[in-house]
Amino acid sequence: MGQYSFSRAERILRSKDFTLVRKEGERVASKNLVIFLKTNKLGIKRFGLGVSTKIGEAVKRNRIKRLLREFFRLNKEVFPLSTDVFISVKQGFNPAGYKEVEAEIKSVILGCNFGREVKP
RNA sequence: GAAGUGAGAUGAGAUAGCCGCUGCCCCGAUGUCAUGUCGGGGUGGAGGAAAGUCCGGACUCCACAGGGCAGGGAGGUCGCUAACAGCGACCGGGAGCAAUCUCAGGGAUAAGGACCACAGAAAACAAACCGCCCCGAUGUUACAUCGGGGUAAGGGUGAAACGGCGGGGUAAAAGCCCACCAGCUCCGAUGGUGACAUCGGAGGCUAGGCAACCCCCUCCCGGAGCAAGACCAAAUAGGAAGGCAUUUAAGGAUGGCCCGUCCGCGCCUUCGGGUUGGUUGCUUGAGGUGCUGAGCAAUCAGCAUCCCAGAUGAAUGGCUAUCUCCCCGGUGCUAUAUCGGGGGAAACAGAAUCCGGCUUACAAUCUCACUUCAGCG
RNA sequence: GCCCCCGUAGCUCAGAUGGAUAGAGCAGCAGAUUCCUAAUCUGUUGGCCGGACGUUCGAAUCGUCUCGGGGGCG
Repeated sequence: MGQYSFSRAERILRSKDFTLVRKEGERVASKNLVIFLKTNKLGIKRFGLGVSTKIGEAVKRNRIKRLLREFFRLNKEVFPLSTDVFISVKQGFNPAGYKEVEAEIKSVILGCNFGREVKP
């Protein structure tokens, strides 16, 4: 498994897992995004997305999802080990490019201290 | 050359590099009863509208898709098609100088009902308000008033007032009569598959609009939808099938109702659901491309050749560079050009069972055909 | 995939059996009242009825096509 890959095992696929992360996970919000974090027992970082139809048409939603996935793929070291990550997009999000997405998520994630007090 | 009409085509702007996702094939490693997992390589990977879901089919299940009512749909003709509310050609009405565009284009005389506000005398088996005319009575000179009658030519109202115009006719009038015109109905001839067109004859003079109100006529439509449906695994008890006996009946089996068909309460035997997850359905098809032939065309036939997305918390992407395009500024200028800088997910938009249409959205560029006007030869 | 509802004044709604000036409440504006404000009372402004085309003498109303918004089922 390469460092920058994004295989099926690294995705949240079950409906149960999604509801668990949303209900029980730690919640961090930025202007346009809400990020849920929850420790799992798999030893893998997993990623999931929530983009509703209120965000826009299919083309716009697809682009947002691709940009968010790209961020997770390239910046896995930002997230703690063995964690489920779920990102929900708020209404009105309209990123111009990848760099805008990267800056927004990093500013939120590096500011929160989820999982860091657990690590030695 | 200008103006216009119609029909199309292309359309993540292009190339390269790096990092990813996904279907199929091959190789290697590893593991299993088996499907797998990981790594590497090869090869495919959004659209003309994939959209809206407005129609029509294929396919699947419900009974093999049955009968009647209700309900819905299509309305010029002929053709094309798997089918259609689509397409083609033609006919008829309307618009335009023309190319061409446009029409829900059956029936109001095959039957019937409803409605037609306001205005107006009257709005639908017609009708007398004003006016015109005749007769009678009274005042009594013409004339006026009252009563009885005739009259749809004139006035005014209205979207619409029961043919037009001229002549005859009359007390005044009127298709009351006549000629011409328009329209209607019927008959015949010719041409056309037909809608219909042209011509001839006869009739009776007139028959308002509205069917995108009900209705009538002709034709068509059973219902649901790939989350259809089939299979496997796990976990769990309110099920299913067959046989026997009983019974005619609430209810169920997917259409709104009725009929019809099947099931039905109990006992015995056998098999195993809802739900969740996975596999399948799933992409080779009314398929694409090319050529030839038939047809005015839509389209069809034959031959050759190609395989061209199959995701499923849902792939088809991100970044960088260069070029192109667009914007701004300088030089220069009718302009082209050249130099520098900056910006752009550069239009509309993302497959979800698959096809045929329709409709809507759309940056930029290109092609073809035709019409009118102008100029030159 | 299938289905339904709603667009009328700045806002919330009537009007929907076609008939001519499209109403009501709140808000706005002006005036009265008050020392001033609120409340109250009186008057008044504001609409091509989401858009286009059609049927009709006449359309917010009927028909078709569209655009936008909202919701439901599996």
